[in-house]
Amino acid sequence: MNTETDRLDAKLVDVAKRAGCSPATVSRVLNNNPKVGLGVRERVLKAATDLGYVPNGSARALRSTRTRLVGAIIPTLDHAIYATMVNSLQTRLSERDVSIIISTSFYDVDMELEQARLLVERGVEAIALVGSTHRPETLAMLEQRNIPYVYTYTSDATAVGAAIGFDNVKAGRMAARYLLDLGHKRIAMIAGITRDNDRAASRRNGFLEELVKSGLGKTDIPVVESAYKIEGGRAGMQALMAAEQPPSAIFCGSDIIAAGAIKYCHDKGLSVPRDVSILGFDNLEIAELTTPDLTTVEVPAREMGTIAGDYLLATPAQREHMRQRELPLRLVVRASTAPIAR
Amino acid sequence: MNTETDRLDAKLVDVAKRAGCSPATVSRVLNNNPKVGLGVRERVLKAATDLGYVPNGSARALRSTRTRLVGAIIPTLDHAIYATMVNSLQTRLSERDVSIIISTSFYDVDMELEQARLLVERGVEAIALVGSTHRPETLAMLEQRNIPYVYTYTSDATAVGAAIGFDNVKAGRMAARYLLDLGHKRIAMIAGITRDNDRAASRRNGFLEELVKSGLGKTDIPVVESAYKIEGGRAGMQALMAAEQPPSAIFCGSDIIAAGAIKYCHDKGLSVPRDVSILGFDNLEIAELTTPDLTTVEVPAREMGTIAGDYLLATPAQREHMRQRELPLRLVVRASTAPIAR
DNA sequence: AACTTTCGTGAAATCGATTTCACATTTTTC
DNA sequence: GAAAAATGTGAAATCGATTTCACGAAAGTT
Repeated sequence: MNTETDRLDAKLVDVAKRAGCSPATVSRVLNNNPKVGLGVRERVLKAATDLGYVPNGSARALRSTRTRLVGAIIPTLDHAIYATMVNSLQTRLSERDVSIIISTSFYDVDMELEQARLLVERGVEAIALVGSTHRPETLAMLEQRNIPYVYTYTSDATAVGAAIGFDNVKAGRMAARYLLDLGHKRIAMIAGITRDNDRAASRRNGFLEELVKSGLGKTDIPVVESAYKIEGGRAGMQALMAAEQPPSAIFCGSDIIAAGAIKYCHDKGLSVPRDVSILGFDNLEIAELTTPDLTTVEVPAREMGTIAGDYLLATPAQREHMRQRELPLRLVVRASTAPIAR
Repeated sequence: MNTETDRLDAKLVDVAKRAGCSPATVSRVLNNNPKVGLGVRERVLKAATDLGYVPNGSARALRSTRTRLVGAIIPTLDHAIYATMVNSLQTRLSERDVSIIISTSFYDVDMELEQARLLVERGVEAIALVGSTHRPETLAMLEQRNIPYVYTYTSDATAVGAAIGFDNVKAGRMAARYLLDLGHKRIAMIAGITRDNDRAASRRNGFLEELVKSGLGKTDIPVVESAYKIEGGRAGMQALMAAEQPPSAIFCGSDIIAAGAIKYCHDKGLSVPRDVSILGFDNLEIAELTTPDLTTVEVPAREMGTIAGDYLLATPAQREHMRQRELPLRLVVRASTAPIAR
């Protein structure tokens, strides 16, 4: 009757019939089970392509409990630092025919929990998360179901989870150290929004810690927060420079923010780095687009994605050796920072 | 025996037992089937949360033939123009509890076909593609299985597919028109790599077409191609400016390329736009980071993602009215272009 | 008060694969 | 050349939900 929707989908039994064998054998061929006769194997393969057979992943997953699906929950794809990581993560996974479901939480741990639930329902075999701040329920759910997960952009692993990233406190300290070594005394920071964002918070904490250790009064260090947008950086800069004694060096929680800060300087006729040094974070491609080029701390986003992919693909036994990985951070000195002018 | 891996996963029958009803009823409750008594409904819900029950998506999908999964195949996530679109697409889909599997083809139609096959196997209910150049096998596979698909970044729909995007030829013409109107006569282009990329090719074609129509000799219009990287733009620019009579205006196939071109000018002491006008394409966030700010053609990436999401979520009947959508392009004039110096 | 409808529920079939187990054959071993 | 082991294949059970169908009870109709 339905001539249009004819031969819509051949199933495994149809392949079996056409090849003149049992479904079991077809299944074996499809799964590269070695103990199938050569002749049969070829007949099956031919029958399958003839029919344009595509296995039903749901059925397969149901019976075999292997979905070949992993999940990733990131704050947003609209920020290169995450998009780049996900890109290399996906690339690595696809080499092994594993697909990735991506969802975005917009830096909200409650939303993350919801997304995680959905991913579990979809049967993902492993999950990549960003940072180390999560709802206990989220982790409990994954642990109860034995779904391995990995934190990224941080090196703080939990008891059962893994972390592939870097030490954000150290990163903050590194930034502080560098500006101090340039002789700066009035140092400020435009951090990212620290609510629900342990990485932004840790960077700020490490930064402050190092400054305080060097004798600066904690209350003398202006810190403002800004969204990861150029406009946010500009606004943050404006707030900082409105002070009576404006800072001579500023650490920005991201290159995007730094770019906004530099833009503010242009507008106000401030010279970077003569009047004020600007230090970024991430080393995105845009760090070479500001004028002057941005000095920044490089985050190994690409590498992180690849290594996280390896972790997710690994067997439980292999994972044991991969539970924590601290990648090195590198300070990329360009032209937006300079020793303090006397 | 296994005390650790205890109570790993409650199934629907377990919920039924605990709630003292049949599996069928539990299923009904879970699917918001209205004809379930209030008392039972509550008991079921309670039993489900007590047990930490999470439905098995594979089983559900197998029986109901609804996976609530869609796929997207894009060239790369490592380019903001795609990441932004995917971000808004994902956001839209997640509002309806639909998950997205993302795969990247690196501008390669063969790889795309492979990825599409995998997506079909996973049971995606719809697919978003980029551009209108695809293997016939890819489309045939989707059509045979009645999987709706939508092209993005183009407005050329096929007979059965849909397209949500813009007219790339028109975009090229628009760019040409603008530079011509500024009085430029020696005009060049740094296009993206046009192999397997209909959008890059169409933009170039429209651009050339308009210039030729205005009397320029086609062979007098230098066109080079470059990857979507700053470095590529810089190299392309170098090639163009090495000519005896270097161009006075250059249309770049992307803001990234344009940024590289401007960088080259800085290095060589060329003034933009006095010595040479640079016109970009995309209007990424970086267009405001170049010095001078970049004049560019705005691509509505965010909107495209949202509308594509609507299309993928729509019912077959609704889709009929959404099969083609040409979004307007807008020229954003900033400071990198100027009338030709006499 | 008898007769339909509607409503809420459960039993059993089903979706499309994989996997276990059993059973011929064939090959190896002594 | 008989016994033991390996090999290739199929029948049937199974994964965990949804869906169809049937059925008793409650409500509505005349």
